Amino acid sequence: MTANSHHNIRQVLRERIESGEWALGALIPGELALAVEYRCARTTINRALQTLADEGLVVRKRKGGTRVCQMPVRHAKFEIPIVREQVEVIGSKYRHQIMSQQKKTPTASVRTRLRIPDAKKALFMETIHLADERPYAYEERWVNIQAVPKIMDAPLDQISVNEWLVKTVPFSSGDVVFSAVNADKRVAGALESKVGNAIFLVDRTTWLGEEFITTIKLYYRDGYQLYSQL
Amino acid sequence: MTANSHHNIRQVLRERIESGEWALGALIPGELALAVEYRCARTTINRALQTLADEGLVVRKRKGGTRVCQMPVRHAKFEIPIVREQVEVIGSKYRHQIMSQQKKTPTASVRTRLRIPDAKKALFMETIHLADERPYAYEERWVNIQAVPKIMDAPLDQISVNEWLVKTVPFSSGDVVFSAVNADKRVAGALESKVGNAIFLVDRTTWLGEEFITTIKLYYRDGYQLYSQL
DNA sequence: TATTATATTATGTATGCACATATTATAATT
DNA sequence: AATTATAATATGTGCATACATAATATAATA
Repeated sequence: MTANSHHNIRQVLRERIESGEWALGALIPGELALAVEYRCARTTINRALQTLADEGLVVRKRKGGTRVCQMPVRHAKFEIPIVREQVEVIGSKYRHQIMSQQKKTPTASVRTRLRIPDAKKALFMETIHLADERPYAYEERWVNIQAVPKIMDAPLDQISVNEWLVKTVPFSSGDVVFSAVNADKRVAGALESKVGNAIFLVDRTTWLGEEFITTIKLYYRDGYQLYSQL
Repeated sequence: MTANSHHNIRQVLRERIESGEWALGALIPGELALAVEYRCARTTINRALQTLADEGLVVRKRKGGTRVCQMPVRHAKFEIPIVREQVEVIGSKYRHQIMSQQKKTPTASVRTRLRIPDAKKALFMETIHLADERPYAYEERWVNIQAVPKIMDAPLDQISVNEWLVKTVPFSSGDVVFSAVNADKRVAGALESKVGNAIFLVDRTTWLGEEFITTIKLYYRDGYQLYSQL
């Protein structure tokens, strides 16, 4: 790493912005000027500024120059969690248990949401994820067998569906919905919680191209918190 | 945009990965080989691959080469929401109402969490955010007056604290915790909900460098869902 | 055999240059 | 004055080159 790596320049520029030296929305010096100031090539400055633009710290326009973002957007990022890893991170022993597993015809609402033809059956599974033998999360899942026929042969007692899918059908797109729900009898029972308790629910659906892969509802145990840095 | 822009190359490479041409964890051709194949400079390939690495699609190691990520991590991103915008996006009319506003000494737990000296007071506020005159979110907030003295002069009846802070003290870092809680009497009252209902809670603290700026608890009305693409 | 030095290799980075492109400012035209 | 052409400018991009750096493979040594 040379003294003038674009990393260093980027960091210095970031600090000049964050310190308020350049106000919100203000125009900052052009690439050429900065290149002179830092005694480096314009390319290096360009690289640094482009990264800052990717991060949402500055906005760049041809001829218009580079200005500090008016309202820099901070993002909270979450990874698709593999429950096993979540459990192991908190230092607990992970185990999962399949409560039910059957091919059946999804309800109408699930079918339309997942664009599954009426006649087709899908795989429905209920799984309990345990941390130190205590319920950590309760999972309801539909899997599109047409899209992932191999799942019928997967050793789902050893590796959780979650993990098997992530490692087998990667690069899928999807959406996540977080919400809070009151535990009903079924969920409360599965989580050894009480009916009515506030449960953190993650509802996730993933696609491979246009094809539906899986949809899952994850009910976390009482007091679960999803943490993220900004 | 030339035919061989790193954007194009990146996209093509992405597709080769996502199509499964290169399996999970597999080594992909070196930069030089790809440069020959695509008839472009190694620099261009390098640029494309570095971006893919940033995205978490490949892992690169000097001498080791570039391999497809074993378990490509998809991220869910959330912006720090300005409640007004959340409300306006769903097509409702936004209004906020300050329920209380006072300087007072934070409780011990808040003080230690926020690293505020014992003697110092902070600004405590309760705000209701309304969508079409119905409660949308209930906000409890502590603001560090030492860090943001100007807040005492801000027109907080016109612009919400949230928005004023975001636009005045930008570039802060912070953390967010999402969880589900049962509404107590106070929260239920504020949201015109019922005691015990599951409430989606966002707990956010922001810092400017080492200095505490603000901490906020946002209780969203029943049925609120936080949505994100993967 | 085990350890250490050396060479090899793929990626990482900086630079100078040329040209592309979008946007703004200015001049020319109607 | 309004419209249209033209020039100026800041960023965007590609390329060839050179060297840096980390990790590995190979050879030399104890």
